[in-house]
Amino acid sequence: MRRLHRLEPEHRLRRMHDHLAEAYGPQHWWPAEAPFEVVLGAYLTQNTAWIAVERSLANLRAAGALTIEGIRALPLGELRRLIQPSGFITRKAPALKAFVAMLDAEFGSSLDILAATPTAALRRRLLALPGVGPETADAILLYALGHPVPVADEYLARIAERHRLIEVPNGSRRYDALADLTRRAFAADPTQSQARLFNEFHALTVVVGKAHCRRTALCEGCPLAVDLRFASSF
DNA sequence: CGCCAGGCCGTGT
DNA sequence: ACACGGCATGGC
Repeated sequence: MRRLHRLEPEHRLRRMHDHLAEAYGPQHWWPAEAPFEVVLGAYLTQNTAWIAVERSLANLRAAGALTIEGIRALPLGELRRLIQPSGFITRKAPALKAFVAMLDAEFGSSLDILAATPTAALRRRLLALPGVGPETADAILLYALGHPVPVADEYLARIAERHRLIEVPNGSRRYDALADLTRRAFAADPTQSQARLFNEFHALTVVVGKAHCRRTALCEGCPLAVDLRFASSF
């Protein structure tokens, strides 16, 4: 007879992804957006509701500033005014200027050239920018530049904690522990499809997190509350 | 009204 | 190394 064995955390997380993908369907985050618009969204959505980001992006669109040239040409004060709806303007406006300044100075003002940089070096360069932490760097890498990197967030942390996938550390190791877990969950897939899986998985964690894993509520009716702990084989 | 949002950074211990 | 508060605004 086959002995039941515990599923590794990464296998449980993969099952959660498959379960969520079937239940919620494709999220098509940033499906047909121009890559630079994705970059703008990645900055503007930091600790900010997406509806507010859409208002800022609409302002930028009306000002013809959804492009590298547009952001470069905007006076800082004007940029601050346009992105006001999504908040943190004293941080986000200079941060966007700094991103364009980096493109101009080091990458021929080209996102394609930026994207051609090897993933590890590119991630380090993004992290060195003001206003870019691990999640924004990885969101840009994955959603704007097409690199196969996982994007972690607090929703994934809550899922991992409440479903006891791993012991989630605090502090600086927190993000990397969740990203590593996600990497292991999709390690068996071919590289080019990993990008698609990371893309979809991050969007799904946000959706399920918003619906069921709020800070002040437990997982009532959580779609992840199925028995994922044991299996006869894997 | 209070809580939260697709985080990051400076400061204090 | 980690905890904590500020950053700005708007939706629900």
